[in-house]
Amino acid sequence: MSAKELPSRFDPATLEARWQAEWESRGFFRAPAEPKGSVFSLILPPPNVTGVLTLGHMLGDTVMDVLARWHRMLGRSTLWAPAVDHAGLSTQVEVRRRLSKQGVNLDALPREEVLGHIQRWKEEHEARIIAQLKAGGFSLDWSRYRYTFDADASRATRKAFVRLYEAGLIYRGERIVNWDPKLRTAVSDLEVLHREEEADLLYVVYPFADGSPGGLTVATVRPETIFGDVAVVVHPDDDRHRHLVGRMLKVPLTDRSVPVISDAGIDPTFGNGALKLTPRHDLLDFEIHRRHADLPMPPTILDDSGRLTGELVPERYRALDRFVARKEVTEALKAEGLVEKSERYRHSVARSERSDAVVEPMLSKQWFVKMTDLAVPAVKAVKDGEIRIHPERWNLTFYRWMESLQDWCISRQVAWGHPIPVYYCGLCHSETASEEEPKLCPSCQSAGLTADPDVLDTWFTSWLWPFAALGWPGRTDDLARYYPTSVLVTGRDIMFFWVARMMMAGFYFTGKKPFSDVYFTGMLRDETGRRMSKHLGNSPDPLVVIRERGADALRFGLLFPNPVDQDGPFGASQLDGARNFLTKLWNVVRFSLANLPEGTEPPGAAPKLSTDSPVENRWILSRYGRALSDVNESLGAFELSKAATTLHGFIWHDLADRYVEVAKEALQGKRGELAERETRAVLLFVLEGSLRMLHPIAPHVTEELWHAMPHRGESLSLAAWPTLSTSLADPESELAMEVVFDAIRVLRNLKAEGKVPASEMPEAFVTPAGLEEGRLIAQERATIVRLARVASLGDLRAGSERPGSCASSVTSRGEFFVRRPESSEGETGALTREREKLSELLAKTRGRLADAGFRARAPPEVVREAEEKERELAERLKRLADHLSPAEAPP
RNA sequence: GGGCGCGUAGUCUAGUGGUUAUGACGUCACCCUGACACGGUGAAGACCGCCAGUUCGAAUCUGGCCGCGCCCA
Repeated sequence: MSAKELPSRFDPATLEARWQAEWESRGFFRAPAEPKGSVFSLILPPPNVTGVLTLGHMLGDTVMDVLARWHRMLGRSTLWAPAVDHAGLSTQVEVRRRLSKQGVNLDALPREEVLGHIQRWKEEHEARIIAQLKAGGFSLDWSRYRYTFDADASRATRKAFVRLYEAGLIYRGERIVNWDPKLRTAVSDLEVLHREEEADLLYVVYPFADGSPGGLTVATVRPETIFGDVAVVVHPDDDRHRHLVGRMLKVPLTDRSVPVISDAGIDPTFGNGALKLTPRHDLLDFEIHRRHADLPMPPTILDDSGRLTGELVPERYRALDRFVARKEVTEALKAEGLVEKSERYRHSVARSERSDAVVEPMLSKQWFVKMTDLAVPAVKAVKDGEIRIHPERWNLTFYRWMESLQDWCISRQVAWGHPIPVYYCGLCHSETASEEEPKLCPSCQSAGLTADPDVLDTWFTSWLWPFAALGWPGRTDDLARYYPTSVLVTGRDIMFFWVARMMMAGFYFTGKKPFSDVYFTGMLRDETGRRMSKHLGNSPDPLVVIRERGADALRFGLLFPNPVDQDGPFGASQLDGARNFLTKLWNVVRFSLANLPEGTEPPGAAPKLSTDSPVENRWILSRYGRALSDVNESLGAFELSKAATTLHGFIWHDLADRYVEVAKEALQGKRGELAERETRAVLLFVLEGSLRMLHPIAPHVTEELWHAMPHRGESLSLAAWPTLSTSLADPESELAMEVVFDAIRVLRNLKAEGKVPASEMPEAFVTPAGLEEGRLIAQERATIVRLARVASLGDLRAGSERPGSCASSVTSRGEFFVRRPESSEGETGALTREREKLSELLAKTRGRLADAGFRARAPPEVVREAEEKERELAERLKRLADHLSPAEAPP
């Protein structure tokens, strides 16, 4: 494509689709089976097929893609493996919701039919997710696409279970679990959210069983659980109640009596210090119960839907929902005069993340993973820096959680999930864990085996993913070559759910860490500052955003304002900013191409410049080198937002606003043939390098532009990352250009202040502040005159008569004058304001210098700087005074 | 209740001991200047949350307070 074919704006939709198709069909992102040199690998955290991708996912995916593309350009064999997650429980919840809208009750369907519905749901969402990932332009290796419910994943899951089972790290036990009565399954501690809620705290009197007057008052928010009581507990040090230990109390509304016992595990400040002990329906109660072997374990009083049940529950309350029962029990207690008082009480209520139902702690037989031992190598790896968490401060949270690990409840009573590979013999009652379903009982050779009815928590597959995705437990080439992976990028909300567990699984099953770096992205906030969430419905569909604004704009817009460790804003303003920036880049290339003759060679190494090459050439190379070095540093430190900011600033302000404007003269051949040739070479080199640097963030538009330019190679995505050369740095030219730009800015300012119409080109004059300024201004006079849009820039010797009818300014570079129309004469106020500012500064500086402590203790160079500043300010103020005095009249 | 973090122009943000406090969005003024009006130029706009302390010197370090957020119980 030649320059003439580039329109002034670009249409991301067609351009992006074209390059995505090209990249995929050429297989550019397929990781080599035989990597050469160093390797960079990462897995895509498998998105749940429960839903589709949100903008939050797109942020993480963008981060991963930037890293993957960067490392690929650095020449590393790069593997980025995609997958989707079957998300058993949450997907089943969604399918149940959809079916119930159609009047179908999922729980009434046979398992086969349930799985059919879930399968259809999965396929719809999977297709959408894949379309989203492809539309984002992410450089995933689709040849390695996986599903956490495919045959290999299933094999890995069973293998992991059996190994842990055989090592005694998985056990089946009766424990208090978080029971979701709505979904009728156990859920893990992490799937429970705590929220402050109001409740009635009832002070219930338990009368003495022997009929003597009085009793012991017990405070509870769950009065319906009194039927499960086996004791009332007081603190051994509690003088109020100690004498009651051993006495029997009557459980209200029943004929049963329970003893008063003492245990130090209760909080004596709660209520009046007496706790009803309901060991089957409360974790703390269960633990206290374990310390008192003489107490019986009563039968349950709640069924799996949270209704009262069992022989301990009086007939009239049976089959009542727990909340209905709570009301009725409360009423009955009041009627019997057993409620001493009732107070409103704020306390933390546990709700199931998936169903929002109040979680019922229940004693239940479930499968658990012993976590404590597994955690040891993971904690060590982070402590030793073998695994690095970014931002680092999350280490603390990680340690704290790892130190207080509970065993992980992994069995779920739902239809969808990997079945627990355990089989029970009906004859000898033995239990067998096996990767393959055994035909006969290994113990008694009978055929009466039944499989465990439960399935596994989805995370039990997910925690294997860094190696399961690469073929484990098979000894695959991918596993040998790309594992351990390099980095894991995810949200910190799943640090415990997933990240910590992956570390444990990695060390346990492979003996190696699963990744070297963990990077937590921030969350996105909408334009009103709220966090984006499905619940609020304030997260736009990424596909819509991409269709309207383009993937590049989305990617850049996500990164640009998102600091490493904070939640970032995202909305139309960010997207506009990104689009505007990319259009800017587009137009710089368009302009450059118009100035390159046909047949221009692609750039190679940084151009060698002749000694009298225009100073802006050395300047932009120096700025370019600095930008490259900054970007390298930022990307290496996972500071992607900083890299985006650097590129934005460099391309827009240095390259487009300054360099291109200054270089136009040379490009048009007005500064000689050599200058023209060198300037073209520099422009092309810097521009092409900038495209390379920006490519990981905005791959499509940079690829398009790169192909429009003289280039060598098939694709920018395969091009080498620019190399940094110290020879690019040129502080002298940077200083020189500062003087030039300062002069331009001051003259433009004077034009505007002096009400000179923009279209007019007034005369201007300068008295440089020193020899160096004088030399540079003289050397670059043509550039200054052109860009300041003045007719000429005359020299005025210091102290000579000043031109009349001028707006003027005194800066550290010199005194500047711009002729202005008679009508706009008079002090504009700018000079006065300047004088005030300078006086203030001067006073401050003098104050510092007058301080003996400052002179004595500050480093000498700081003192010298202050003295220098004082001199300069005083000099400027003196000159300013001249400009302000009515000395305008010619002598 | 415990822990972690954050308070910088109207908004978002850079800045870890000496800067005339960075940039973006928005605002105002002028401009369709030959790449770009998704643009250019200029301007206005910040007692760096509050109070102490350390220091010759604090947006930056320490402590307390206030406000906000997140995680855990």
